[in-house]
Amino acid sequence: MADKYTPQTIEAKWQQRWDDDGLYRSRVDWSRPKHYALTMLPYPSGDLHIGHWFAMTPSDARARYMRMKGFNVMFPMGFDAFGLPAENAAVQRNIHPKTWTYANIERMRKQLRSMGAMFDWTREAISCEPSYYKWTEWFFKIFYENDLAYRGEALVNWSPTLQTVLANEQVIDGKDERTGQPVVQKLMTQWFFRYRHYADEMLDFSKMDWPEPVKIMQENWIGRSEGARIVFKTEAGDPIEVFTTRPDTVWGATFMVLAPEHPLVEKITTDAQRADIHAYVERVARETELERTAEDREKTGVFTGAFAVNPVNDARIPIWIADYVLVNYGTGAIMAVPSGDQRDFEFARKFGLEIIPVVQPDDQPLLDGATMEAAWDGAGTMINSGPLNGIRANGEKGRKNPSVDAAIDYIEEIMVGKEAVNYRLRDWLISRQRYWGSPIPMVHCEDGTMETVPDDQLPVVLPDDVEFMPTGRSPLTYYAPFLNTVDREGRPAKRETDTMDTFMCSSWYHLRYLSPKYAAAPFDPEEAAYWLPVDTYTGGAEHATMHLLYTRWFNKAIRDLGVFDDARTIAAAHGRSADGLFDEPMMQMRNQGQILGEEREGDVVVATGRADGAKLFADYVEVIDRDQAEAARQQKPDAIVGQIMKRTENLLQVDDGGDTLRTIEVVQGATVVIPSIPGANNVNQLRQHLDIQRMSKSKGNVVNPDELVAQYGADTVRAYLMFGFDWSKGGPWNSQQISGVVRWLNDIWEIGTAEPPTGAGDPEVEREIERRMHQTIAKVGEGMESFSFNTTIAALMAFRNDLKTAIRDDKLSERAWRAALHEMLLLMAPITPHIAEELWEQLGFAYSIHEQAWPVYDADKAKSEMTTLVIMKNGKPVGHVEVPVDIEAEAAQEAALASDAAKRFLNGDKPKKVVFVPGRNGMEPKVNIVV
RNA sequence: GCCGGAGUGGCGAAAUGGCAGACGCGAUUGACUCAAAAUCAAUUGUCCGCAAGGGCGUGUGGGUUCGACUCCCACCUCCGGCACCA
Repeated sequence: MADKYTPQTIEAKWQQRWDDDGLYRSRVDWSRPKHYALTMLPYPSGDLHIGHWFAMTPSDARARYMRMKGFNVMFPMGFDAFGLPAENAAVQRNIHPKTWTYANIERMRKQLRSMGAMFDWTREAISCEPSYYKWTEWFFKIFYENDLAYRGEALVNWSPTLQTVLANEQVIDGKDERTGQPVVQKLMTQWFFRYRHYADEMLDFSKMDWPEPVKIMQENWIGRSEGARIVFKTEAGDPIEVFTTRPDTVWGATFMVLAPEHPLVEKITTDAQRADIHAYVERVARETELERTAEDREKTGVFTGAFAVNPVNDARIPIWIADYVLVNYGTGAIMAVPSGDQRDFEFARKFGLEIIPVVQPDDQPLLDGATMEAAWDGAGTMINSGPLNGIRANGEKGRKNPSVDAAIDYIEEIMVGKEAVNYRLRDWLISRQRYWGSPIPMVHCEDGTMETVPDDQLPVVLPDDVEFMPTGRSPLTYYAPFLNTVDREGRPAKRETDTMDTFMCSSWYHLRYLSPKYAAAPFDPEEAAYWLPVDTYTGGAEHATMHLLYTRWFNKAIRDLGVFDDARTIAAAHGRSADGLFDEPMMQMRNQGQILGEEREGDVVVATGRADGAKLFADYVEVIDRDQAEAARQQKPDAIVGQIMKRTENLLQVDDGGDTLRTIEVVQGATVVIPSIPGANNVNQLRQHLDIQRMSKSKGNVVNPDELVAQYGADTVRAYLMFGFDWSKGGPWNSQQISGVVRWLNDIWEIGTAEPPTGAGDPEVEREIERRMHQTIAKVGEGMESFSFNTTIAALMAFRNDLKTAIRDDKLSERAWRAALHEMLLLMAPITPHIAEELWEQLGFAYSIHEQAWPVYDADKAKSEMTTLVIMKNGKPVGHVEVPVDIEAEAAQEAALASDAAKRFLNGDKPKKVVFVPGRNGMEPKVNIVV
């Protein structure tokens, strides 16, 4: 009898062996095709969780598959190590962010190794290492020197109490989550990158194999719109520029709206309106952008008292401010056309402003501004619009619309505006008023000018010996040894204290992986010439617009600054066309879903004590069986009996079957009885109900992969994650269903370690196994190509079933048995690398299975001679007949009409129509009889 | 609110417009066992029926088609993102 399958032993053994042999060391080899597989790098938050496994192990399986397909594969890993949580740890637990981060990295490295993934650890990159952020700073510098970085103003979440800028996640309902004090929006001078500079190029996805939804979301995020900029003037002569996609409706502009933060507001406001305007501006400062732009909200706004002149008809129109106009979109001001824009319409109705219809819809009574019920933005004919009257408005965007076309020509002719393109996309705000990020290599001189830090002084290093104040304010702003420096002339100067957005670090980490120790440049051009671009990038769809757009922008910016020039030359020297090679960072992109926490029932308790109103002060709480609840209710009518839906310390929210939850406070020294937990019990052991939701430590629903690996082994955990979910979707964790995968691998182990069969074999069964083998090769290959890991494993399990039956019935010769195992282990190798390697060795095949070629699919061997012809009545299956696989239409229709099933419902009548569907791609042929 | 996605047995899920539910979990019955676990065999969408067979079934309502989980329109619910969480 063979040994039992003990993954813990064999996995440790092979991981060590692969490591010793450098099996996954990826090296430039121009004689072989390359494949750069990349999975989003983790933030070192503490422990690896099951979500990391779900993201990484299928990506690893895919990378291993590509390797067996003959590619030279690079699959690196690293850490996105700057960020807010490290600073929170510093403030809350008095641990230095660096200490906290590196301790986490150390722990996570070990956990990552237990996956048995083919990570090439010699390429590990960590974004908070000075050798890494030196180049993050260097990139900032070249952006600055080439006018891609500039200083501008942007709103921040300002806590007047803490005198600190807060992250969006630290602000809840307009208040600081820690102190509960109000937070206001405040303008601050900060650093930006010219994100819009590449807006048009980023709209071109023609070279990329990316998910359609991601492309659509990026398109919408960039939000390109064509129209015109038109300059209105106040009565005092101050110009107010607006952007509009509908310059044809300018005759219908009956008022203007400025963003409350618009610089002109203070100047034009009349004394009579000043108090109202100030109050409104202050109120808007407390609103989030999401609130401001929500279209279902009641419109608010205040009249400034000032008037503007409509440049096309000299109409005197009032200027208002309102929160639905954003200072950072367009020009921060709009011409309001209430007859054509629903938001303007609602605003006009609420404040009694004039409405002039300018587009008359077809076949409808003439619109009247006084009685219109909604704005009309569809097609029609121009009215009330001077020279545009009678022109068609066809509802299309830009110049394709005759009325827009004519309007642009007209306003350009009379010189009040110009054709223009606007983007929803805003420039990239990279400033963070924080400590734990890459410093910005700029110096503020005494005379108010700025200069860059010279290259030979990079990186500007984050000081270690700083103290953190409980306010969360960045120590860089008050730590003198960092703050005080000199400029290039040696005069006293101050360092820039903002640090960079961590998206900056993650925009180029795939380049640092190429050569993490390279000192002369951000990456070794030889490595870049060979490995770039990334061939397959995998990660969560939650990064669709932000990270993925930033990294595309970054790539284009550094390409234009010549950063890839050396790599381009080297690629060309190796006969590789460099045309467009560096235009996009990642050619193929695929998303995985999220693993959510498992649903769990809470304990059912019987609680007795002193009732006080609706609340119960319990001195006795006992956990009982779920099905005993009814009996307990009858036995103890004074008690609260029900499931614990929520527990916060000693406060329980219990569902007793009534409409609302009951609150129970378990008093100090109360008796708590939990039969399933031996010994004395306390209130903290009571389990609350858990919904299906994202895993987080505070919810207590985190699944720890370490425990699963210790119990089942890495191969089983890998295979379960790939088998149990649709990878692109994810879903709630289920701890029960893993047993199917456990059984699968136990079966494989038993088959692989059994004594070879001694029988002569049954040629028919052996042929059938060969057929199934090749069908499996096809399915596994297709699954790997399309990231459908669950169907891949389903096919392997189905083959296991066939193989098991054949072996049980003693129908296989030793030769057929070995051939089947040989191919099957190769197909399993990417998914379950350890058990495949172990059995491969035990069967006497040459080390390493991971260096073998992928099995070749043979269509002839996969083919069967006979197949089932499905007979349908009006599209519903009613019977079958056996026919040759390559049956032609005529023969199939004849066979179908002659079948018992057809005779039964036809009753000798003639069918209305007969449709033959030939069998394709392993599907049965069908004949549909229409009656 | 806006943008994107999803909704299929008791559960995880599968299905280039062509037999809905492959592959698993669970459950039920039987075998082995003193017994349990493990394992093995069989059944398992649902309703009617002893059966043969038939009706109904992919969130809801409509449509296109010989044929719709799949395509189109409207709606409902849930999930992701919304620019300082990463």
